[in-house]
Amino acid sequence: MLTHHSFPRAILHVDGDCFFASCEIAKNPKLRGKAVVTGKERGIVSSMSYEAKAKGVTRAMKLSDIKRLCPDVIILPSDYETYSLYSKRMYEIVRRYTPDIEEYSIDECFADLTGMRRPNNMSYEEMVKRIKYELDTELGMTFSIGLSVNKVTAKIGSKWCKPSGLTIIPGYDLHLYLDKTPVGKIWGIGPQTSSYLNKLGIITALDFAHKDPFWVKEKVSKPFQEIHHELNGHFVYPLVLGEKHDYASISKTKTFTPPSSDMIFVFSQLSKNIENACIKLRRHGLFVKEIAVFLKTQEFRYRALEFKLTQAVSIPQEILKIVRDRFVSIFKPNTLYRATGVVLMNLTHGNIETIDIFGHHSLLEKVTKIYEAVDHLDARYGKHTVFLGSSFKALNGPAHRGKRGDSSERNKNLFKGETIRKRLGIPYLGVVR
DNA sequence: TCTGGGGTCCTAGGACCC
DNA sequence: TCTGGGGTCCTAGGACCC
Repeated sequence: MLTHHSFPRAILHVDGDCFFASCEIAKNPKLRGKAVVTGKERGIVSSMSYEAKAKGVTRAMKLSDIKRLCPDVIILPSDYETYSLYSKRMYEIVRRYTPDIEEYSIDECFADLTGMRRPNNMSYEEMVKRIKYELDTELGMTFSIGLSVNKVTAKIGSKWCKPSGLTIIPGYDLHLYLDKTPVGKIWGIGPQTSSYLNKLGIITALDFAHKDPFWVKEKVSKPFQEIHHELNGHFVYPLVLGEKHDYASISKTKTFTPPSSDMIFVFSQLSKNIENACIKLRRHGLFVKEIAVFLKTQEFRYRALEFKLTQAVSIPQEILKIVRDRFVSIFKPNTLYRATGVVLMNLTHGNIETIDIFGHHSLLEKVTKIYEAVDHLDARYGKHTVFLGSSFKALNGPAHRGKRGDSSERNKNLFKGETIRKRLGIPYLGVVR
């Protein structure tokens, strides 16, 4: 009897080294060799060049501290347009060697090279060396690459040697790498599971791989059983090919300092988050039917509010109407809040239905049309050129003080805000400015 | 270890039905 | 009405990733 023998796959993982900072350097070669950090707009480091790392900059660091630590660090705002451009170029280079690409994230991708030796007329090793060479030279930054038999082990490969590494892990050599990898470093195993496994005496990835499948099934849930299988060289996780699929949800959260117990201010924060979420929604041509909002207290307690809409919308007013009515039910007086957030779920491409029983719909349609103009204005003159009266305090409120910027511009906003407050009152809704 | 923001997937438990 | 068993659907929350 013949037993089916599945041949090993050749799975590639590509990882851009400190991608955002590298993109900035590729875009502006004068920055090469300098300590570069991105994330200026958020006040925290989102990416840093190896030169910055060498000077002691770490992820948790505040930008203000960095300035003090090493004044010659160049701090830049994130420029996602540029990063996604480089990201696309990365995918395209890999695509020269195989059509099977998973665009995993802005700075990473997987590729299935299985069966491509003949079409490309070269060995796997030659393929990945060429891919790396083309990525490095054409994009002007370095990439770390792993080639192995599945996604989990390819990830171990790309992490193995950084920056600018190229690690090939054949199935028969897997144990050599797993032995030197702590369980917590495996893709998909986080702090919870890793400390749980540690308590069971499992320290390295190899310890885990060597466990009996029945034991694994008894002790951990499905995702970890799958990881266990991959660590043993099996192919479990398929690559998700093709264009990036649509969002299942869109969320916006914002923490403000200092925390506040001012109801109007907290509501305005929420209002702004809802506005921002809707901007993203419209940018992707989506409509929302289900909404969850929450307030985070200082003790990280949540107070959530969830509801469904009778029809899918893309404008914040429809959401805010409901949130405003129920806000008092989740807002506790004399409580300090540190953040608000909104999650838009149940997203569709569907257009607004044309049924209009109470005349409400035609109004909704009109406001939706107005928002086409609002989006145009924002695109031309910058985000929040037009915003809701209810968001006013969030854009100009106490949390904003001390921020640099043209004071005349602030005064302009303030003046208009005062007018709005008189005219509409906060948290009334309206398109303003 | 935590910060901070934006996502996805899985599981356990409850409600309900047969 | 009780007993027992089973299936489905929904939801809240956990865990993880970048």
